Amino acid sequence: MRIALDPGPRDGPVRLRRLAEDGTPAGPAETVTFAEVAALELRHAPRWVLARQHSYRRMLTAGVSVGRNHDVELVEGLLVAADGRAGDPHGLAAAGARLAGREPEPDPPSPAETTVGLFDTGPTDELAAIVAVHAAQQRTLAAGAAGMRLLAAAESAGALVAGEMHAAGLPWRADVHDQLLTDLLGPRPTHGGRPAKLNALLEEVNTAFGRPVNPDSPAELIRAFGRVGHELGSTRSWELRRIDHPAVGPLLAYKELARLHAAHGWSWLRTWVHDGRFRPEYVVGGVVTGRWASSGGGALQIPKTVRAAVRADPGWKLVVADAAQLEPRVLAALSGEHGLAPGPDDLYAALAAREFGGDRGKAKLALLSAMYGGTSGEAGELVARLRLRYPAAMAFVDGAARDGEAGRLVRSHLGRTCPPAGALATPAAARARGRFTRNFVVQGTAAEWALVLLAELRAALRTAAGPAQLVFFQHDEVMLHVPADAADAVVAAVRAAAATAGRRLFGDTPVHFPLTPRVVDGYDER
DNA sequence: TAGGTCAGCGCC
DNA sequence: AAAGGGCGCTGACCTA
Repeated sequence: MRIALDPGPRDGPVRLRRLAEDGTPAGPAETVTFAEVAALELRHAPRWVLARQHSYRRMLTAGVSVGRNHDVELVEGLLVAADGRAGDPHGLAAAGARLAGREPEPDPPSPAETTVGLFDTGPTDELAAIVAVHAAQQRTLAAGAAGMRLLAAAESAGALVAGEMHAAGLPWRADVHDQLLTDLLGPRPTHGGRPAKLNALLEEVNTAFGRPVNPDSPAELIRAFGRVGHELGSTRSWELRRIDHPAVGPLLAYKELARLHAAHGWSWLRTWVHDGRFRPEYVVGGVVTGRWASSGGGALQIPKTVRAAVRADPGWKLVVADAAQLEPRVLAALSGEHGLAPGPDDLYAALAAREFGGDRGKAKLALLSAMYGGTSGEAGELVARLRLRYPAAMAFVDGAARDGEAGRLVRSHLGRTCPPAGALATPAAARARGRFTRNFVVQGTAAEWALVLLAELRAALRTAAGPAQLVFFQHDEVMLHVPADAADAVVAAVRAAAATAGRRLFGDTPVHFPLTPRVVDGYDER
């Protein structure tokens, strides 16, 4: 059973309509309470057809969680892209307009970033639009490949996970974070000034140059180094490191700490951590490859230095699990080059032992360059050796690159489709698109694996009915916050979900997708 | 003052 | 040593 649901504006009516599996209405539109929605979930466990990610946020706020959904706007994005029109509007209004033969208008800003008042006056018959667009999507999905149906379901489930992770929040100890900042930067400056440690390093830089220099200004730094006989192309740290000058040491230390202070310092802490939780906004499918994006607080770029602040509540544990070398394993499965990923052990080390004289660094560089399109220096030579030894794997990514250079579309394993080519006026532009499509097929499929993993894991956790919560997801890594006595069961669930995800995508492939869960108190612990 | 782009760097 | 894919965020710098 499916039920289309419009949770409505805040304090407004909740409307729903029962649907057949193909999306045709199976009853009249009804106005209900959230309590009635919860009762329907309990009795029928239907697939709820919702307009967008934010609809579920409203339901969670009202205390309703559900098992399954179909996210109309996310699915529309997949279908529009599959048509070679990625980037076209795919909001509910635009989808409805296309269905009615009208020219779609640009999508409105996401509800999360819109003031409440603006949306309270929203569309008059949102529910009718949900029903109509969903029915059209079901027709398209039914006529297409099974992969897209799985992708639509997994992408939709992602919206549920994202909403629940936002609601749960990542456990974040402000006191630990503050202590860590104090240790590295000195005491918190009182009126927005520069921390003591940064002032001291700045002083050292100025002394080394014999004059005041603003280390935050690349142009000024390049001039300062020029005056002392070092011509720089940029002030990137790897370039600075090659220079022999007394300013370099304190400057590099300054840059590192200044970044910590600016991006994840006390200001970040005050803005993003409340009541012991960091609640980022996850944007499902926010990246063209299908990876998630995030907005607010930089959730997907939490530096290793502050991860100690992520700590389980007393009596609870963190279960942190990341997929080992996910992308090369995905390439092995995609291309049928199973010898590239013969077992669950360290793939780079195994490859190094077979091909690169035990040099793991070389093996890793070779594989990453193969997937990213790297050609320069040593990388080119290493990739050439891979091409001889693993022709099917290399032919797969080379084919994707050729398609991209020629302006064609490429698709992930389940069918996520890359954006159409813009003007490929120059050979350089064509090569750039080739590097993009070369990576798209691998990164996009890896994102699908992770999405299916999340969906499977979430389903397992709901069945177990414990209080364990998914609290973080970062491309190929998941974190759960669990009661200590449930940790072992959750570890088993994570392992099972990883195995299931591999089978759902690739059937009985011999390629392993090992996920190595660790039970810890702090995110910084190995 | 408000908005854009760029350089640089954090993450995968 | 340092170049190949995808992001978000910050301060500097420039323009309106």
